[in-house]
Amino acid sequence: MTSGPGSGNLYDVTAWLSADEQRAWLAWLSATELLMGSLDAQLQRDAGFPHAYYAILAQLSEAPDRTLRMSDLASVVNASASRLSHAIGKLEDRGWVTRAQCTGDRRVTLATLTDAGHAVLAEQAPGHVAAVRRGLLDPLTPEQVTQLEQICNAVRHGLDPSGDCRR
Amino acid sequence: MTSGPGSGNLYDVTAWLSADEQRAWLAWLSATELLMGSLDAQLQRDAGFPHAYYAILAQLSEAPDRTLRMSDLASVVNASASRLSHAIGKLEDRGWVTRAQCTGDRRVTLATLTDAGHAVLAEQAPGHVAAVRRGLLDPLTPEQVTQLEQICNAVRHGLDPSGDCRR
DNA sequence: TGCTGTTGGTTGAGAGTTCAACCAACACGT
DNA sequence: ACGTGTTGGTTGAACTCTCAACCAACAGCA
Repeated sequence: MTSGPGSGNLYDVTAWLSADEQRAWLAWLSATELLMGSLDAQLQRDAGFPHAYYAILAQLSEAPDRTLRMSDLASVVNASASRLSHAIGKLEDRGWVTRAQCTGDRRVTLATLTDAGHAVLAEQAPGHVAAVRRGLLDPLTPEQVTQLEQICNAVRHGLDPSGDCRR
Repeated sequence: MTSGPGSGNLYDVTAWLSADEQRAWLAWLSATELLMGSLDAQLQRDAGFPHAYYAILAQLSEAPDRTLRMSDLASVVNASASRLSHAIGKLEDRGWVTRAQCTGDRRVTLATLTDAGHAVLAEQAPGHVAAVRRGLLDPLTPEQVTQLEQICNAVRHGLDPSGDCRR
């Protein structure tokens, strides 16, 4: 709390964040990087694709007919239209997803999980869930799990008041 | 808790995570994606580089002589040696960082923040800190800020028991 | 000196993401 | 029918990151 803008401390933002706030922010930053890094590494190693692709497959697997409109899928996995389009292309190449035109609105593309895609997902799910448990849930007390949910929901609501990003 | 592997619910991992745990995990997932996405977007728009580069510049700015060994810098910003090497290359191209050989151990490369680099950082810091405040701290109560720090430290310790990843 | 293993760092290829530009299909007012 | 605007989605280039291979410099020891 000694310095202001221009005299150093430009990430060590003590001048603009309180000590408590700064510790929380830096802890969040490294915790998210470590956790997402470990989950991505686990999936990449065991399954050969990143976590974002797992999320796509998983959301499709739960949808009616294992099918979702591209735009709906994008909002559920919190991806841009472009990112999703590229990703679905790759998943299509591997035979895990198919694209189809919607008969009603011909602008719409429907993505459907294939049986092969579902099989891959079923194969990878246990290992992935175990990694989530080990990395996030196991180190926390039950009260902390509840606190975490509330904290994250507050953050989500602040950044996405419309609640467009379901899940 | 109705279904096991093979019968659906492969991301909606109700079979392997309790309802509380699943809600916390999904909330964490979308909160981190939204927050990091918004911070990256803010920096990309205002500064033309991603958050990872900001972290590098910021850590260098706080180091003695604005200089750090590549390996130390990598651990502080939680980056792989390769990622850091590529990133420093880009920052060097823009004239914000220079590389130098260490006289003692000639394997070691020292990265130094230039005046131009420091100026860019000083320029971008207020906007970035404001984005962190808006996205993470403002939506939380002071108690939640404390809880968040403890939660993230628990997660960090679980994934990085050695504590190599400082910050 | 010579051999071996380890550490610090770089490189290039491949994969994923972002951004901007683009196109087709709807919706609506004229 | 004709414009105009909007929505849903795709594409290609630029950029970042990851992984594996690689190299140079050190350390230890015969």
